[in-house]
Amino acid sequence: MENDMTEPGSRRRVTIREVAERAGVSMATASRALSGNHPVPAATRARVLRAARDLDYVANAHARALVGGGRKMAAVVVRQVTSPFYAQVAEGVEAEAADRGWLCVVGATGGDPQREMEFVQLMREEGARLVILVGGVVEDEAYRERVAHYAQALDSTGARLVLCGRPAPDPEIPALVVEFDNEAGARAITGHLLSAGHRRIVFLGGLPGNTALDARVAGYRAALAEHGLPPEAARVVDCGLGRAAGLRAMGELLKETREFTAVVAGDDMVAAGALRAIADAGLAVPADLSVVGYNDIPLAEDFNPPLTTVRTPAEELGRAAVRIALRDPEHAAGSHHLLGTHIVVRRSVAPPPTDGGLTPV
Amino acid sequence: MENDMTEPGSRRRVTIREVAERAGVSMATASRALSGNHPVPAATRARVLRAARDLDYVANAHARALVGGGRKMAAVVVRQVTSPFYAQVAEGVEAEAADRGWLCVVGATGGDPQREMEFVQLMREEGARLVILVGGVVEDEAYRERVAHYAQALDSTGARLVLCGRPAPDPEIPALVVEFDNEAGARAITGHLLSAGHRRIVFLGGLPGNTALDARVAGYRAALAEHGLPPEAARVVDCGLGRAAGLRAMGELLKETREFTAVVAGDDMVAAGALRAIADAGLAVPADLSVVGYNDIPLAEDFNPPLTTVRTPAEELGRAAVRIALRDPEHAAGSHHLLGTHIVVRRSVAPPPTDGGLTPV
DNA sequence: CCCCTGAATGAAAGCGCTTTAACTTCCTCT
DNA sequence: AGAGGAAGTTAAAGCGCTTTCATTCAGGGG
Repeated sequence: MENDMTEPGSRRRVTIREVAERAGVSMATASRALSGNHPVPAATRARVLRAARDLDYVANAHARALVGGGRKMAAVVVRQVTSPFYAQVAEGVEAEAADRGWLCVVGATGGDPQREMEFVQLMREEGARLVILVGGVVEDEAYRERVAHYAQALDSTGARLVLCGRPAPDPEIPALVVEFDNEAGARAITGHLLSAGHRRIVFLGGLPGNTALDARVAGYRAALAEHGLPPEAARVVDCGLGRAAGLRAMGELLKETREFTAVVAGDDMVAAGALRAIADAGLAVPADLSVVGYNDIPLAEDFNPPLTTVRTPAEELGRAAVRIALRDPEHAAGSHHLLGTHIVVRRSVAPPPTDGGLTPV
Repeated sequence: MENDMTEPGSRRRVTIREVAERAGVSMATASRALSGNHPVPAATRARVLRAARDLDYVANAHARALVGGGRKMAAVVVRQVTSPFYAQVAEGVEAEAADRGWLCVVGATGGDPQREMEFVQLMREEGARLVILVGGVVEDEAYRERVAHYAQALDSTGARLVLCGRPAPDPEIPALVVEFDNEAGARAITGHLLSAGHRRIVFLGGLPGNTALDARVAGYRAALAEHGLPPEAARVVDCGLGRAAGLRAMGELLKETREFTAVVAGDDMVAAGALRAIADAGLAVPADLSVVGYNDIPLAEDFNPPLTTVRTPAEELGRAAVRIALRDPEHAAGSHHLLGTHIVVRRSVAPPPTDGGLTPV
């Protein structure tokens, strides 16, 4: 089971003892010169460094962490790294961690809570000091229990827990949450559509229980209300996220009714699916139908047409997560940070066809 | 400098000694029961496991690695994780590593050799047993030296080096290379265009010195030759990779000449840029111009029109890299593996407009 | 001239774990 | 019945490093 590797790791490594001997000092002095934890006269240090270089000495991070009581390591956990949005968040975390000399490991769960738990456990063993869980979830009982467990478990090993784009089930829990202001973003982009003259707007991609999406739906409804529309004017299709979902739901919706002139998608990927479904139905965007997305993934401007969407600076989210976690240790428990977003106008929105004479406000 | 973290890691962790005491056995027995490295009677094991659970024991991975002489850890190094192709490769590595119970860390270099070196060094300290460098490069002297250095350095710490999509400068070097057969792929997709009747095909996105791109250019030329066209029929624009490069180069090319009916792009991102430049010039794809890409990134089917391209199973590349490295330790040095690709036909290719009467073969 | 202070250094303890070598038992075989 | 194992268990060694504590040596003030 283990023998699929003919131990190449068995080569003996140079230890600090050998460096010390070659430099003619004790291990203690060598250690101090190498790690810089304690001042050492320049001449001595030079001698040690020289010896280390000559011998190609490589410090053993494990020994260091063992005696030093841990190490600077952060972990990001996402559903999948191939999702453009998650990849950007992970990159932000990695970058911010690297800036501080921290090591960063990323874990992909594929959306499986089981793997998520295993990974958290692994990070406990590895001595991670920061675990960042990224991505929206539906907040059910199982989720609450899971997070409560993580928080307790990580706290007991002295690690900090950050929830990115997902809720803390209980303000008492020692976790930090950092996320975008989904409601404000959805309100703004829906307002953009309303300002262009649209009145019958559907929200495609709800996912009841998913706090991020629920917040976007709330923002969408709020915008409608702000423009004096009755609550019945809202129409939300709970098809969930992903290109496939958008493609199917949009296809079905178009078969059922044409009583709408614009759609706000739950995110850019469902917008991608919707765009295709609309094209397949022989309709044009934005001439016949306007559509907007959410997240502004890198390829959104290559959609057909280029997508008007809400820019959520994903990399900044990742950076903020580690920055805040490391800076505000006091506020970590129950602290909640909201990041702002803004609209990126491209070419997927036009005034509605029926009142084409209207000038956009 | 270090004080931006009020040591939450200082909480004392339960050690195996306490577990042993509670279970009424020695540390040795507890260790064996916990790690499974040595058979232990079921009753004893149960007692130990019970004690461990009661105490919420978390093994210290560092101590384990220290005494156990290393640990199962792989590292992938890419330019950036936000590139869809690299993300997929990384995901493949992560998945294959996870399947074997290995930990996987990913590093992003941003294309900076300096950071690449630092990361390799870090991995040596961390005791990684497998380092996978991903992504094409221009093979200059600096590159050769760098790789030779990595190979030697990693070998000295007993780690294996895998080059994914980039060349080993010297067959003697202890590195394994795993990559796609770029020449065959480019030959096939160019052949597809030729079969559709195209004769004046430009290659957009060459990058002299970059071995992957050079191979694609070679495949493109080979396909032309196979179809009886003279060498002068080849036209390659060395604009490099990326959407921006494709956008600019295509724009300029169109201003200069229209003496071509199809373009094969260096990769899908170049194709994305080209598509936009063509649309901006008021031309239609594929009616006026056919274009094909390379890699089949997840969003290629959402381009306008959906892109005909070469599918390079990126995740499989990542998986293969770790599988081969771990399976064929003998052949590791100087071993070279080529992975196959295939064409994905979508809607960006049609017969050339001038000989529209031709039926595609 | 001696004692005190501080800088430079070293010996040794020990981080938490695995593993070797030794030691009991308790059978089984002759 | 006694030798020879096998099986279960443990004490102790040590992985490579940092750090505490002790020691040495210079220099400066009383």
